Amino acid sequence: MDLAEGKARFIQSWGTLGSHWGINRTMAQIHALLLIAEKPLSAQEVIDELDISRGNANMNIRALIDWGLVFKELKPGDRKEYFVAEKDMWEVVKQVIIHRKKKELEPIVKVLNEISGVEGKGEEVEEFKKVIKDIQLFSSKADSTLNSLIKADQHWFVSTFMNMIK
Amino acid sequence: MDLAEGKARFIQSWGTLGSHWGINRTMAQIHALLLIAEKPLSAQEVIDELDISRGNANMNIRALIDWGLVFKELKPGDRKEYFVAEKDMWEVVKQVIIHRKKKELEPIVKVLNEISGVEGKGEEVEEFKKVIKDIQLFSSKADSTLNSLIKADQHWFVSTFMNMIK
DNA sequence: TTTAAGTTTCAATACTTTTTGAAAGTTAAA
DNA sequence: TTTAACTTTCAAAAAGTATTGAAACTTAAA
Repeated sequence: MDLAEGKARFIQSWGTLGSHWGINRTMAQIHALLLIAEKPLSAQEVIDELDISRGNANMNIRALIDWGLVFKELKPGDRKEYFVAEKDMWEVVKQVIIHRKKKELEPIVKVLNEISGVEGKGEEVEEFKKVIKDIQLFSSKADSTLNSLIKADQHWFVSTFMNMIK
Repeated sequence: MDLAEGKARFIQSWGTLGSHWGINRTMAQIHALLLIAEKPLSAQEVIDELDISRGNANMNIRALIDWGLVFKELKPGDRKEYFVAEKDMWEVVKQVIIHRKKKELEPIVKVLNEISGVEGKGEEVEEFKKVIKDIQLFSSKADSTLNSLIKADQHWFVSTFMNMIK
């Protein structure tokens, strides 16, 4: 396998991975391209490399910047914007956790709080409340755990989890 | 809020949550319905409650069984199959981790192993290999961590993570 | 056997999400 | 100012995913 093929395979796979993580294929591919680029790339270079439209490239670069996975870089004397990827995987994962927690966990916690106040009495209501309470408990634990992870640094993360492996 | 409304809201929200987790909306809604059902439900009851087609119900119930999130239950003297949900959230999360790890992490690890063998010399190749190696390292750590989590029981999980929260 | 209750499959359809491309907007230099 | 390089927006089209419903299949009891 030569370099060009390796790069193409990586971009392709990263795209597939991203689509499982709330990052659409193009967005993940742009991130992959920037990860393995030796220098900051302009929007035009991204468009040419991935063969996508200008609109698509622009939208997804903005989204990546929003997620904190890509940074804008300006070169003196050049009007173009250049882009570089966050290359520290632990930072990447943390950013993804932050976004997904907000989009996924927080809404369900909110709903659980609301419905745990359902009115009425009887076996059926009690049973329902019990199920909801269990899930609520689990969700708030998950939420705290993720908050800790987000605050933690990589060294801490690695050493804690490495201890788990016998 | 009364019981019926609470149940409807829960089913709806669980469906939305699922769709972020590789579980499609209907699949997650069936799981939610079974979670809060006081008794095992037949396919027909699922169809009626959620107002979905027989084919859709069947496909998604099979998928839930496949994922280990729902179990088949047979009543003596009754040809219908009845279904109950796994209600232990920790078990649910573990099953989801197992499936998603297989679908998401393992393919990228495989690709990384392949492309880390790219041929050629020069600055560019070395730089590429370095980036890939970093991601490889991170991925295998993530893989081990998830394996440990899958083997761990809930008590262990909760106590370990609770310690993280100051 | 035959029947009927129940389950599974799958091509067609509906729905959702992503992508395009052209037009509008912005801004630094001439 | 005006120009031109570059960025952003957004409606329409394409691509991808989920759902339906009818037909085929399975199986236990009559």
